[in-house]
Amino acid sequence: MRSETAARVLDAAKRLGYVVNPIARSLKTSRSSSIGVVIPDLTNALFPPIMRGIDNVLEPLGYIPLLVNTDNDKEREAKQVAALRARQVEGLIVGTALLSDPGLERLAAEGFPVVLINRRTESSILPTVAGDNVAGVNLAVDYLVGLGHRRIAFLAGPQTTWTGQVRLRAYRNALQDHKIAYDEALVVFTEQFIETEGARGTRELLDRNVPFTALIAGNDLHALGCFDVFAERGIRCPEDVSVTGFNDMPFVDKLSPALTTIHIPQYEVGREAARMLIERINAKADVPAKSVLLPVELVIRGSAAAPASADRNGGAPAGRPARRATTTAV
Amino acid sequence: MRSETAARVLDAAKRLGYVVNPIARSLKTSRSSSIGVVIPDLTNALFPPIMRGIDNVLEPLGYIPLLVNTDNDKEREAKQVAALRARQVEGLIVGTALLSDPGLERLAAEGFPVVLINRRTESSILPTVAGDNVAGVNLAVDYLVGLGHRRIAFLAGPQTTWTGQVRLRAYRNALQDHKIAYDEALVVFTEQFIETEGARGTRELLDRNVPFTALIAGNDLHALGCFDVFAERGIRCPEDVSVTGFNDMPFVDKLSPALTTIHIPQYEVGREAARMLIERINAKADVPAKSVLLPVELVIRGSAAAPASADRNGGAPAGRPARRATTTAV
DNA sequence: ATGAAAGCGCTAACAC
DNA sequence: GTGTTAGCGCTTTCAT
Repeated sequence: MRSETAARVLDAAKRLGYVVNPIARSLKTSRSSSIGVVIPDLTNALFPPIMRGIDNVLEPLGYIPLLVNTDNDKEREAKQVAALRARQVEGLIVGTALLSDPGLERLAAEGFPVVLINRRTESSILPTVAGDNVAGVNLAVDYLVGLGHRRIAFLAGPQTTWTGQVRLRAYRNALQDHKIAYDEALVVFTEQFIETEGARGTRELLDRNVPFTALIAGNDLHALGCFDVFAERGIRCPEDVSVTGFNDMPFVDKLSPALTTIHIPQYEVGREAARMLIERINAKADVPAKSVLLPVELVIRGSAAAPASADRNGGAPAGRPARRATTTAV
Repeated sequence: MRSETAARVLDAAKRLGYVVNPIARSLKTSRSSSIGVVIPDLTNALFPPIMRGIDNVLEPLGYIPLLVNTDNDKEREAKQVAALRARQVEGLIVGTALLSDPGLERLAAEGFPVVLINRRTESSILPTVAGDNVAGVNLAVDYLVGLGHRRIAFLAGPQTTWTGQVRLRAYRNALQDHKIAYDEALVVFTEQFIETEGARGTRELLDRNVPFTALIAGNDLHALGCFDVFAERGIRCPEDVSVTGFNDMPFVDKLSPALTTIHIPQYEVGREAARMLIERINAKADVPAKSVLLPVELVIRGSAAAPASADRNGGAPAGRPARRATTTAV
């Protein structure tokens, strides 16, 4: 065909509003240009930025994410994954919290592209992207110890989640680095990463009547629960006890005191997960299941200060503009 | 075919792991079992609950929502809508803020199912679901007046948005109902529904040096901006000025003072929009474009109290558990 | 280089 | 009722 004719055809096509039918294309190519995103609950403030990160890399490539919520229900998850596969998604990004997941592992073993966010499973068939939890806990412990704290309590997240487990282990190790003995009277376990569990845990800790001057909350929601209980019992933060969180959710800078916490780059987590998935989708041969840890930051705000009894004072007074300390992850 | 044979076939199918290919089905039926959801930004706390509401009604029907973010960019929106249509979505739920949208109106006029959330366009071709903004403003004004306020300022949202316009009009009317003269020195316009614009507006208002004892913020984010400026200038809330918000975003109950605001049932907005869309998709003939307003609630927390000068005192002291006042919408 | 045609997996229409 | 077939719109292979 002469190029001039070609131009005229293209022109006519545009004028008549022709658009390719991706359905027909999919049928022929058995590619769908869509990927499945499986999360517990979009309403959890962690996930919107992750979703946007995913979308940000997928969109320019012509992929569209299909989002499903599982509400942490194992059965629902299986059903949703099946529905996604039926729609011929080319890969899956999974952000649910289960520690092991035979269904997903089987999928991955069959060569179906899957990447996990914010967790790792026991077997390492599945590639992962997450914030560097160990570095985050270290940042928090170092900071607190630097402020003069020695009795640092820990609100452990659910041990059925990878995040819960890894943060607890990091806490033990970090104490050890500072030659502080691990005292199990200072750690309390929670069932879920939610505010009420943070409150329950804090009450339990307080009721043990063992002294402590600082508290590392399992995440920001737990910290919210701490604040509730402190208000209940007339405990002042940071004067009586310092608190740090995890995640740096929106608006935790608006609390009183503003929450000192570990910032996790959720948007980047989403981007990286999407990139990784695309790489796997495009790969001819099997790609080894690498796992990437993104650097986290300590965001210093008002909820931690030197303990009343401390000699040296390095505390950040409430209301001071946030400073940031960074670690670069492995 | 004998039913026994049929059973054997079904059995074999299951054993072989047969699943229908929805792509092929779509190609044949030109139905996709998917609908498009167009929002400015998932990261805006308004939208996750709306999304879940949509998902909640769509999922049992076998529909899947395809979500796109426009970042309020007109061009991007057009592109995204085109992409969605190319994917053969059977309908569109649109939550962007533009006051008129010829593209969408054309679509709707052609009989393509579209429903708008949280806004209405000038022409009424498009069906809508939103919270009852007028009732919400009335609730706020009535409450403030009941507390003894007469000089009630208003942070008007962008007048390029339906929400911004309708709330301003409602404010004027509500004042009139209370025989309070409308004073344009007490209203300031903002460019966007974001915190910094709330701050800018509040500064502008304060700099006018006209006295006021209460301030109705355009939405919760604006209220956050107010609080920032109050902190800057040593103004106490609610002692010096009362503030109310709009939306009842997550965590505004954690602010100091906890924000008194109008609760909008976003989850229900999503559900209702999805129901409406499905109804239109299934309709043989044209369905008239009704618009439904969902009831809102005044959530009384700590950011509004009686003015210092007031005779009667009906103020809610900070920290008191929230009470709710409801209106049923039209 | 250009064009023709087969076929992806399904559904609906039709003939039996 | 039961079975057969055309064709949805695209891509890709194959013949020209």
